Amino acid sequence: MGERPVRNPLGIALKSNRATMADVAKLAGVSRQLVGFVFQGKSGYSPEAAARVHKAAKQLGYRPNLAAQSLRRDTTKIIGVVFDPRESSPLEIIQSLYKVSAKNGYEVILSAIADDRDEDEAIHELIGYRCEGLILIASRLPTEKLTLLASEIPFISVGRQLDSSIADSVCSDGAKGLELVVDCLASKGHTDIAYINATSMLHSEVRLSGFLNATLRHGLPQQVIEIEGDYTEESGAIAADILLKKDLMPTAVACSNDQQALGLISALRVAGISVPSQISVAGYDDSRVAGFSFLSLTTVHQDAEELAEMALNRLIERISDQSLVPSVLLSPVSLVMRKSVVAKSL
Amino acid sequence: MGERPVRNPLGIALKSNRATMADVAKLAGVSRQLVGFVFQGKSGYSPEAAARVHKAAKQLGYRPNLAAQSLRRDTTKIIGVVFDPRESSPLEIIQSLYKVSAKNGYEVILSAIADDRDEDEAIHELIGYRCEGLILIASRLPTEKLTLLASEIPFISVGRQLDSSIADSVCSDGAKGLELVVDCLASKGHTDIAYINATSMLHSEVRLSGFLNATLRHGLPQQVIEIEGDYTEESGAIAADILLKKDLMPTAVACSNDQQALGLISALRVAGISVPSQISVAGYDDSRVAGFSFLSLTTVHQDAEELAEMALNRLIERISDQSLVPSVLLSPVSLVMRKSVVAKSL
DNA sequence: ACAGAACACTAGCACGTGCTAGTATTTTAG
DNA sequence: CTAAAATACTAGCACGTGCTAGTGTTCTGT
Repeated sequence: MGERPVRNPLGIALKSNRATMADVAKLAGVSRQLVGFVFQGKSGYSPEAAARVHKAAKQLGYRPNLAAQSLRRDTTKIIGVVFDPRESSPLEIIQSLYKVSAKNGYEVILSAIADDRDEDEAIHELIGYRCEGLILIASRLPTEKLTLLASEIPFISVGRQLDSSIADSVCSDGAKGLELVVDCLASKGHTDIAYINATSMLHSEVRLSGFLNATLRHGLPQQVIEIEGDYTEESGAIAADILLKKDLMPTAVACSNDQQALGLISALRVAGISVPSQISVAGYDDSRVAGFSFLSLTTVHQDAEELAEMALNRLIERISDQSLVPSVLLSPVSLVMRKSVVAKSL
Repeated sequence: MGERPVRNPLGIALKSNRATMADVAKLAGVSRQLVGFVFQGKSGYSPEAAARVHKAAKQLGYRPNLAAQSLRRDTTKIIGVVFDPRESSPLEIIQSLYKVSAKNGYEVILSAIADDRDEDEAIHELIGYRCEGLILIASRLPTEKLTLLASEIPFISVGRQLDSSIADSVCSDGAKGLELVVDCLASKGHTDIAYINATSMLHSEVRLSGFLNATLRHGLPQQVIEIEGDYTEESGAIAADILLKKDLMPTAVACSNDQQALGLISALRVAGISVPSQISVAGYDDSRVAGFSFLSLTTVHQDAEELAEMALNRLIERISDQSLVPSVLLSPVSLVMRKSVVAKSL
């Protein structure tokens, strides 16, 4: 049952004998086309026929062949997502992307970057599946390659802000986020506030500008700790070392992201500095770590679902009208107050 | 150029005008079949023809349509991978899976679990792509569903040990790992060792048995802290609370995994307990966090690449011979000594 | 010089599905 | 009561590729 003729000269049945529409149709006693209509939710068949089709499909364990669908359809309805599993922030966005895509009738195919698999390769795989558009999460591709890619396929950069001469990008409003942080710290009486700037990160400039704006507005000194590293726990630990060597430590520190804050706080605690009683620390991202009871990090919240929604909606717009002028979209941010920031002790 | 007739009655060109083999063939002045041979690396053409094909393909930006390939091939050469981006351990395995798959001529398709997308759905998508086999990372499916799935498609469970009446599984040798940890702690003079057992995790029993074996062997008291939670930082923090309430704290603690150890250590430090000078802590997984300078966690190392290789090799075996008797594979483990474990202070 | 093999290529069907265009049968409208 | 319209289906091509079976042309060995 369910067997199909095998053309293989060796007589070995290579093809999996998974049921096709034709098998379902045969069992249900209808034409293959009707099975297709039923599965596409179109009209043009009786409830009885539909019931028989569903029953037969269930009995045979039928699943539509997505490759065949994508091949035949005028539009594949597939969005490709490139991400780096070594980074934690993309993961929350992926969650939301599935949700938002389903709502818009799109399928998602993920393509990860790995040690011996660069972004180019990940992208080419997705193009191989004839994705209608790509979402590049925290892309590190040089701008020239992005420009080239934009001429080949619609895409949007998430988390990395691009010059609008290149392509669409969405990220959280980093400048605004850091202004919120500084406002909060200032309102708690802090006047000696340091910002940890990891220069090798792509949106470091935007966040730095927010810090500088806010401190200027409050008439505070602008103390920036430059780190060559990236947004990892380790760079936070390095920043802690620098702080510890100072004669006078700031009373509050704004970090570039939550992971950095975790590293900073942990390293300070190892050195015997208590957070928050001796020094207040704020993060950025409101990632999973921020909620940990032992951190309870005051941080800038970016709604992953809203970010995903903005990205996908814009991408869908672009797919239907490739002549759109690229733009930078900023998703709104808010401050989540937790326990890592307290009023300055006198 | 590159345009193809559009059958759409509205006259809207829905199909992307991405080049096909036929386009390449036309430009190169050869037949479509020859283009196929060239791309499949088969013999049967002259170097000159191949050069023209490659040139034309590059000029047109040709990429093979993976959907068409998968549809037409007798064997799709696709392995499906189900993972939960909310967990950190799968991510290192995914990295390795790409590498190992490529070596064996398989394509990988990822399918993530999300809030409103359960494991069933993730699996069905992969079946839709006609994967030849599945790799379920840290699956939480009930055993009945797994048994049913095994009759439908070859798969292997990674990180969750299954009864060999169900299906293949690979995980690190958890019992051995904890024996290594206890041996190490005992050799440093620790006699009062606690194990944090997160009961809701799937392989907790195996690791616990290793702890019990080793402590028995060393003639040590068997102090197990039962936590209802999972292997997260938060459950480590909960364990820390329990420890802190004790009259006499153990001098060493073995955790179920690194994340838990991070939570435990952080919570202890907040409470003013110094790690490792007052209490030694060991983890499990040798994940990214273990190497952080402020943790420097002694932990059990599982080679993600070896795990991936074992899983894929076994899966490929099963694909070619579905009658294999399921087995449990244990990947070797080793202890990575860092600074979170020190000799017991007198 | 001639058969056979090796080479360089082309023809045409098939994979499983979506789409448009049909064909009966039943229902509705005037 | 007849024509038109709606319903419930079926027929057949097409998507881009892989595979087997060809067809000519050039090389080999005797």
